[in-house]
Amino acid sequence: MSQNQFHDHDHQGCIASALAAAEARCATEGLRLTAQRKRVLEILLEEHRALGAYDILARLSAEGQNAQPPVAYRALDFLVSHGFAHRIERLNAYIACTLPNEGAHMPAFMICRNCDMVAETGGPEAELGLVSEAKNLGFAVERSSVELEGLCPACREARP
Amino acid sequence: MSQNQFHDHDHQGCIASALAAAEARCATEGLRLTAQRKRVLEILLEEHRALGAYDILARLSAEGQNAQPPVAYRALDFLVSHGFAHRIERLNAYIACTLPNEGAHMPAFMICRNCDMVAETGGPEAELGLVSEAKNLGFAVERSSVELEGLCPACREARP
DNA sequence: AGTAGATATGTTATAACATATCAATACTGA
DNA sequence: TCAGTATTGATATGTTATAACATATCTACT
Repeated sequence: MSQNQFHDHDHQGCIASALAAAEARCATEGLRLTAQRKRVLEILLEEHRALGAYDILARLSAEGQNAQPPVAYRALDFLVSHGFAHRIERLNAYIACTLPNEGAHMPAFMICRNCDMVAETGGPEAELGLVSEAKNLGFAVERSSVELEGLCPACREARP
Repeated sequence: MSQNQFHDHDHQGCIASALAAAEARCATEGLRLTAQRKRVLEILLEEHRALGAYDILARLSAEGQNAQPPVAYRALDFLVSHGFAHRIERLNAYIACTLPNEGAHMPAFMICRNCDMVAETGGPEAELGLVSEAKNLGFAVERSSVELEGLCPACREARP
């Protein structure tokens, strides 16, 4: 996976390869993908929707773990800070990165307001334009959040 | 005002003209810029930083009004939905629009992580690229949120 | 193996942000 | 003026996030 998440794809393979990529990168970079962190990443990978921290807590609790909020937030902090997941600001929620091999990048998200699906793009030239514009104003960009809200292809067809 | 908020400018005039623009547009469009809404807009205009809803409530309370959360959120909803203010998703906070004459637009924000200043740009060609890219994927963009976090010119100089 | 230091987890409490609901009042147009 | 709509007042509650502190686990070094 890596192209258009709006279309059908091999989701099991998508999960497996993302997990493998995370494990590989943690190994080479000396990061600790502990059981909790891995489990939270797996939960995120199960969907191409963003999950709230309390959604994740609910799943952990359903699995018998008496998980309190910091458990989810710590795992999410780890995943986000190392680029394995992203925070969707508009939804106060989190989603697995679909481009984990690229390390740090400037993602852009398309969020369907009807079905809550979230698709990630590499966020290419367009954002470079933004960054260079900021640079001209003397502003040093460190992180970016680009989120587009609208209707995904499937929902557009469903309600024309 | 309308260009570079990182630089000094006539802030009183900036407030006055933004207020006048809002009143004018409400008049022509039949919107009701009530006392509460106007007061909240004034509070937002006093700074080029984003204020949380509870910051606004605190100011209203300091003025003797027994303001409860819905008071702020209702006024903010009005201001945001008509383009007089924007929500900064990254901060869960709100800021007056500096380009109120343009009606609906696709703003981009630069947020200084050190001093919390927020500067708005028209969000130009760069974003058109993103939108057309989304369109190619069959995604219909309705709203956008583009936020860049980093260091503003003043803070860059202060800590080199 | 034994221990110190760093990293991660468990747990409780609370801060910060946001909305639902319903009653009361004010504005607008026929 | 009256009916209908929009706004405000007020209370309660829902949702997201972090502070604070104790404990456990891992890692590297002796």
